[in-house]
Amino acid sequence: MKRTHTCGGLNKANSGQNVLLQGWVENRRDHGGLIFIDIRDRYGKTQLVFDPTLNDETFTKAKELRPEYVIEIEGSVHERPSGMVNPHLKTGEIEVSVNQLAILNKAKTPPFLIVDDVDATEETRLRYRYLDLRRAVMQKNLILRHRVAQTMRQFLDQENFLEIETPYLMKSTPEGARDFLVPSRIHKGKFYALPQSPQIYKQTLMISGYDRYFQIVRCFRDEDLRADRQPEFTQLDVEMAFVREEDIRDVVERLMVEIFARIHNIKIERPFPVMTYDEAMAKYGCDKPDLRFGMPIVDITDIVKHTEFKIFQMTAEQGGMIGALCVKGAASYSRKQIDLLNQFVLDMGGKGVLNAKVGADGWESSLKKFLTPEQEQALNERLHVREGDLILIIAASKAEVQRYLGELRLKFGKQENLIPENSYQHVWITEFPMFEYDDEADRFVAMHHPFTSPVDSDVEMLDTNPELVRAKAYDLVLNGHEVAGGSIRIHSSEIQSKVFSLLKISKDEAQEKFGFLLEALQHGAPPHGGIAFGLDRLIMILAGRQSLRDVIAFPKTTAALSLMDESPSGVSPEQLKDLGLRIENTKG
RNA sequence: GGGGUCGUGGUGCAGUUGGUUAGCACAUCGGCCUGUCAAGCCGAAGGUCGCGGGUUCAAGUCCCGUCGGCCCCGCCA
Repeated sequence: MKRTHTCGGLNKANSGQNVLLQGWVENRRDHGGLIFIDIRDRYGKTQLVFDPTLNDETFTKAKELRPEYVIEIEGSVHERPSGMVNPHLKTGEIEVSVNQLAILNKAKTPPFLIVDDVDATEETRLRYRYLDLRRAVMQKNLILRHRVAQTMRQFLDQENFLEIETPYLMKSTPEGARDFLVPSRIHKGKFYALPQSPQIYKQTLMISGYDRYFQIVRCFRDEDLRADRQPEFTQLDVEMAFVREEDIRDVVERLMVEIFARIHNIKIERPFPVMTYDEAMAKYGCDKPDLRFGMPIVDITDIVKHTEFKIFQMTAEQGGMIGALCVKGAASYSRKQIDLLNQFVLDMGGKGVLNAKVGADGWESSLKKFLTPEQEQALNERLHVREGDLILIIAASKAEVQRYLGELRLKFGKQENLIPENSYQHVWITEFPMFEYDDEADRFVAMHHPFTSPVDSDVEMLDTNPELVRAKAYDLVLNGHEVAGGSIRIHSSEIQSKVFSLLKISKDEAQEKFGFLLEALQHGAPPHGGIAFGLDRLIMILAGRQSLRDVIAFPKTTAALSLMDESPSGVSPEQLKDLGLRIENTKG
C-alpha cells in the first residue's frame, strides 16, 4: 500500500477523508479504553486515536505499539473535539481515527527519546546518529543545508557558472595544512593526498577556458578539530577568469542576498562594508571581527605616553602601544569580576589589564594620580566615556594589545549580551599581508596560499620589503566567522617563481610539486581569481547553531573518531601487504 | 603536543571530611484507567560506579596511568 499523505500534511480541509499514513511511533498515551499515538515522519506528526468501539481488533493490536515502531495505518480524518486542539502542532486541529493498523517493523527501546529537547549527551547522540537524525531539529538543519546548496547551484547556474568535478586523489603538496594520505597499491610506497581544496585544479580550469567554475566539494585537512572545524568539510568553491576583486565580491554578495532572502526571508543590504586587514586588527584585534556590536579598541598611546606612569612611558619608548576598551555601564563590576578579567589576560600570556571606573567625579582608578585633568579629559573624549562606564587599558606590543583587547571585547560581547539575535553583519576584510614569518621554519609562509597575487603597487617590494607586501586576498566575515576566503591569483609565471623563492621553495621543489601549474601558466593563463565558502560554517550560522556537528549528518568527534561506525579502524595484514605498508609500533 | 572539564542501571543526573544495603528522574516491564498530547495512578525489575594499577582496615569518593565526550591553546595557506 502507498501512503496517501505524509504525517505533516493533514488539516481541517481533509476532514472526513479516508487516509493511509506510514511513519514512526513517537509517543504512546494509553488510557486503557482509548489510545493516542503520535505518528511521525520528516514532514511532521499526526495524532492517531485508537477506539475499541471503532475496531476492537485494531485497538487490541495498538496496545503492542512502542516508541519507534514503524507502522502503517488506515483511518478517517476528523476535527478534534472543541478544546482538544493542539496549537503546537501543524496538524493539531485534526486527528485520525484508526481503522486498520499494520506493524511494518518493531524497534528496540531507543536509548533516548526522539524529541527536540533531547535528554542525552552528545556522545550518546553520535553513537546512535541514525536516531539523532530522526529528530525534527536535526532534520530541519539538514533540510536547510539542502536548500542553501540548491540556492547556490541555481544562482550560479543562472550566472553562467559550470559545476565541474575535480579529483579527490591528487598529489600531496607542501604548504598549508597536513594532508590526508592515501597509499597507492599499484605504485607501492607512493601516496595520493586528499585535497585540502581544489585550488590547483580550478586554476587549471581557468587556463582551459572554463571562465566561470564552481563546485560544492569535500575538502580534507588532517589537523586537530574544534567546534567549527572538522577534518572533512564542504566548500562552495568558485573561480572566475577575466575578473578583478570587485567582480568576485559582486557575485558573492548577490549570492548571499539570494540565500538570506530564500532561507530567512531577510533583505541583506549591499554592498557589504569593506575593511582592510590593518583596520580590522587595529579596531577589533582580529581578522574576523564580529560587527554585531561596537566597542572598538582605541589607541591612547599618544595621550598617555607623557604621564608619570612608568609602564606607559616605557611601553611607548620601546615602540609598544597602549590600548583601551570602554565597556558601557560596567563600572558596577566588582573587584572579583575585574580580577577575573585580569586573570583572563594573564591566561593568554599577557601581563594583566589596568582598569578605571568612571563615576560622577571622573575616574576612580589607581591611574588617576598619574593623569592631569587635561589628559583625563582627552581620554574621555577619545573613548566616548560616560558616567558608569568601565575602561580597560593594556600596555604591551601592538600585536599583544590587539589580541588581548580583541579577546576581551568578544568576552564582553557575550557576557554583557551585546550581540543582538537574528542579526547578520557581513564585512569584507581585504589587503591581507602576503607573507607571515614562521619562526619555527625560519622563513616566510604564504598567509593565504602561494598562488595569491600581490597588490600591483606592492610588487616592487617583493625584492625589498616582502613583509610589507599586501595580497589581493579577501575574506567574507559574517558575525565573527570567516565564511569565505579568496584571492586574485598570480597569472604570470615570473611573479609566481619569485613568490616561490621568497617562500624558500626551491626551483626543483616548485617544479616537482606544482610543475604542471607553472607550465600551464605559460600557456595563455587569463587573469583569474576566486573564492571558497566554508559551507558547513555558513549553514551553522544560518541554523543558529554553535557546532558544525549539528549541520553535518555524520561528523567526527574532537578526537577525529566516528562513534557510530567506529572509524578509523585497523586493517588486515593482507590489506597492508597489498599496499606495501608496515605498521610501526609507535607506543613506548 | 598542552590546559580545563566530564565519565555512576537503557538514558540524564545526585552521591558530604573515604565508612552500613550506591539514591533520584525519565525510559522499560506488569496492573488500573475513554480525551491525552512530557497523560495520570499503583507496583516491579534493572548498577563490576569507563578501564588498569596503587594507597587504606575500608575507595564511586584519594593518587598514578589509560580510554572516551565536550571546550580552549598550539595547529588549521
